[in-house]
Amino acid sequence: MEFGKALFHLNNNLGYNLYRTYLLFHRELIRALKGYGVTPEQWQVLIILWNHGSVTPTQISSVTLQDLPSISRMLVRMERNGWTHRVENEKDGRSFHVALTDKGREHKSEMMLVLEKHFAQFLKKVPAELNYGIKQELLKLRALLNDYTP
Amino acid sequence: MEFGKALFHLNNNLGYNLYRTYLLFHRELIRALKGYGVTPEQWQVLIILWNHGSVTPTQISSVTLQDLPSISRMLVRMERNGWTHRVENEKDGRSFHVALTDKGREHKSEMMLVLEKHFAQFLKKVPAELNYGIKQELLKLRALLNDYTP
DNA sequence: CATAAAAAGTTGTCTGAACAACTTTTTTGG
DNA sequence: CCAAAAAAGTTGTTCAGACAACTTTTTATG
Repeated sequence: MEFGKALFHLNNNLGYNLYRTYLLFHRELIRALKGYGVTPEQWQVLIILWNHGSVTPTQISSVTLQDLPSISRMLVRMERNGWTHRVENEKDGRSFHVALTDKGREHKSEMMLVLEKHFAQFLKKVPAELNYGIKQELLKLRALLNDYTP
Repeated sequence: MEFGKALFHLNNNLGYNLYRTYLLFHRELIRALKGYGVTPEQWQVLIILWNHGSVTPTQISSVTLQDLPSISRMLVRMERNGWTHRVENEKDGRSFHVALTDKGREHKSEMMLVLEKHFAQFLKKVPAELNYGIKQELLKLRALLNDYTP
């Protein structure tokens, strides 16, 4: 299987590297969370709610950078699975707050532990400076992409 | 909108940074390629075919790290849109080769130009050492993830 | 050589992403 | 105050990803 050439071109491509790394990480997260019936994207929402209390779909969207339609449908699934529920906003009939259910609150520490355990071996292999460096660089890249409208 | 706390926790998370950066990059690629009716994932397949000639679905899968079902369905769409076609493998009845059509071949240089133009402004803002460094680090991270089976 | 195992693809199902179009409610501005 | 604009969500459609289950063909192996 001689892919040297094709791989050279792709490996030299920023987008390819990002995509591939994201894909592997995402897959690992899916496996780690599977026992809970939670996806990586839903996990992000749970983290936001654990740290911040109830928020609106638009706020979730602005933190996760996912678009509102995706959030909207994800919330329906999370409600169906008993993680969150809606709280009406008396001052604005268009909007509502997303809040944790008891189930959502109760699973926090357990899920955190399981996640840490699942990735412990992996993170042990990632040198601290790589871990730190790559986060910093991704942040920079993200900032550039954020206000990029060609 | 006070998200400081939630954002702090998330920004300090490797997966979050990867995901978010990937998302923005992917979105930009979609826009850049839209005029051709090609997705970023299909674009990858085109690059492989341009550089390597015809390949099997399994080979595409191993280079892109996408799973075979995704490749399988993507190829159906690419054929439908006239980019690729199938070439029977006389030695193995299970398999086939994916080859470019005339259309697929002819659009190469034009699409390359358009892509470069679309990202020129962005890449100009990315310092060379950031571009290089992040690719190297993503490669390292990818290697670690690749042989990680907890 | 015959049967079991492996390999190559395909199909089904659920989830998520992008984008356009839409409804409802709120805000603006004359 | 009222009409126009903006904001908040939802719905429809297409594409992609994960994973399990399946078919067909090839390779191993006893």
